[in-house]
Amino acid sequence: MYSIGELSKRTKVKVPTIRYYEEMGLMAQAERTDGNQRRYDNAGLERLSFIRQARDLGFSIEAISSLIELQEHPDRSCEAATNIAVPQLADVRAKIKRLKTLEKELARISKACDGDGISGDCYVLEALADHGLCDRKH
Amino acid sequence: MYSIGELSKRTKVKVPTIRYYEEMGLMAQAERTDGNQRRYDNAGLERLSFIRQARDLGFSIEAISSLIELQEHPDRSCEAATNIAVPQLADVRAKIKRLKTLEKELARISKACDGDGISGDCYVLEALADHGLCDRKH
DNA sequence: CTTGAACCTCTAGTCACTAGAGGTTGTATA
DNA sequence: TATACAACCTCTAGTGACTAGAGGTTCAAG
Repeated sequence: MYSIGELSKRTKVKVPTIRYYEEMGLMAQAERTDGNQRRYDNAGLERLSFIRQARDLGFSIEAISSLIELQEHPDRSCEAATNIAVPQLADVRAKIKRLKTLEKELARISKACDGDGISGDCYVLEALADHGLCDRKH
Repeated sequence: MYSIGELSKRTKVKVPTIRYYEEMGLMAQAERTDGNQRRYDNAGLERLSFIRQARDLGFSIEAISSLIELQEHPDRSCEAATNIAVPQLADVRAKIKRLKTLEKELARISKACDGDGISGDCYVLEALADHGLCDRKH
């Protein structure tokens, strides 16, 4: 049996976050000692690891809740899990695309101003202030 | 002079968000009509556009506040603006890197489960549950 | 037995918004 | 001039995923 702190160390999920996940229903209510401290078995450790993995992959608490329900009902279609994972993949791809655009623009404005000037002539500030200027330079 | 709604339409920033930016100090307190409605001049429109651009580039409210202060003090070094933009660029690059890793992993688990099975044999769920399995397959 | 780390619940805060209640204003139209 | 309705106002509280801290209790090592 693990205390919440031990669970935290093993999964790298913070103690308050574990409590939060319990409140959100992702973790089952833990058994308690006579002193009201949570104690987790291996199933609890596995559940938290699952949650951690999914969070790291960007799944929302809600999506993880759905995945967990599927896990608890092995008779349900795997399609349901894929229906959660595939939009998540699309979301990640959209974010990458957007961030690449941002990167390009930030790189442009960062490079163009080498820090020599005064802010009155600052290209960073000008680029933010004048989107028309930005467009022309693309 | 623009009403807040007109400003919103021109900048695509929502009305409550404009009020929020005023509360956060990014927008100057607007002039008011006798009926207490905000009215903005072209300087207000330009300021909001600046804020919108910077937000779109991922700058935090705090960073934008600093950029605005630089803008209002043209005697200050352009270096200060670059010192805000360059870490932002680094942050975006780090995010891209992380998202690409996530994309790869999500693509792998999404593809491997074609939705034919039942969730008891679901690769999506297995991959989330067993990080060791994940490692072995890389 | 003592001590201090780790535990508990509860409240509220973070960030960047967003929603809605209840009331007022501005403007177009009849 | 009166009416109607969209747009405005402030205020409170909520969203999502945490995070922080107060005040108190428990656990385990020495």
